[in-house]
Amino acid sequence: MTRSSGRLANDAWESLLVAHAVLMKRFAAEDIWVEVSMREYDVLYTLSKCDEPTRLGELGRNVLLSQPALSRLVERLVERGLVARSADPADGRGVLLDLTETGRHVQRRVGGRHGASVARSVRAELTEEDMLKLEEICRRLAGQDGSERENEE
Amino acid sequence: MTRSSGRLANDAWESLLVAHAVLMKRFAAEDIWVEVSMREYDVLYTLSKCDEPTRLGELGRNVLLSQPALSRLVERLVERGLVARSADPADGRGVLLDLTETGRHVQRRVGGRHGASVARSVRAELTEEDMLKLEEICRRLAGQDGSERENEE
DNA sequence: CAAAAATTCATGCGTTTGCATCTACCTCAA
DNA sequence: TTGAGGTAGATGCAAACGCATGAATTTTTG
Repeated sequence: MTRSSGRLANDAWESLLVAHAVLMKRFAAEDIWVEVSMREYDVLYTLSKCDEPTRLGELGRNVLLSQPALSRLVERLVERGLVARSADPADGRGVLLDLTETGRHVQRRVGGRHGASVARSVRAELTEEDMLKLEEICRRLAGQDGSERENEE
Repeated sequence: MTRSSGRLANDAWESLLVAHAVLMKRFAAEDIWVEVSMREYDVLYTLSKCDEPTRLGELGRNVLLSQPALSRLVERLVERGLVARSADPADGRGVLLDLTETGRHVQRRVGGRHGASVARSVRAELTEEDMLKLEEICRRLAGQDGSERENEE
């Protein structure tokens, strides 16, 4: 029997949700979120991927949090000396964020352990071919493959 | 060039996280979460898939929430008449949950709109073959087929 | 060029979450 | 049977969240 295209799409999305939930729970249960919580790590990791200081709003596009929640999460990270906040010279409303040295160290330390854990879980179930395929499909699903109209200058 | 297996695994996981975040944001922005929030819907949906009354703990395994948070979320749904809570005759500690008629109606109404939205987003980017492949890989990633496995150091 | 509209981030406030802990019940061994 | 140990769910409480809104700045428009 053949599932309809809509049904296929919903089943695929649900399987992604389940995989996300299962692995997130497993990762959350690990004993490595002492220095920073998982969400805080998410922000540190995102910042670590940007060489230049990043706008708060830009950060918000990559993090699953409301704008006020992100604003205050960043504020806490600044208070703890993990993130540096500065005014954007090009836009008086904007705020530029960057990792401090401490923040970078914490990100690397936690990231190392977390990354090992991720690799363990993923490799336990998927072949390398699967991983490549999953990455390709997810990138496309997120609209992040080459064919995206981006404001380049 | 060849990425290491650990690198492949982390890249795959990150792409899944990004896809999850991007689509979740899109879905959250839709105007259909008036009757129930997205998390509440998640619970209603999970219950709708179980024909028999379901234990709270069982529900918790499928929902990305702490046990107390889920306990109270369910409590609110009970108060609003969407979920029925009863003692488990087989285990005095347990709590059995089930959708009420109202709850079932709400789940179907919201689910219809949400499902259409999901289908729209997924179909816009993926072929049916992709959807099947994604589902298969995610099921495996979640350890939801055949071989169950325990993880330790 | 001034006023209106839009944008960026912060803040007030009520709600929800997670952690630690508690209670009630089940299981099992002696 | 009984008491130790384990499990299911509820509750107190501080932290964190989302919504609505505010303040400051930029952009647009007439």
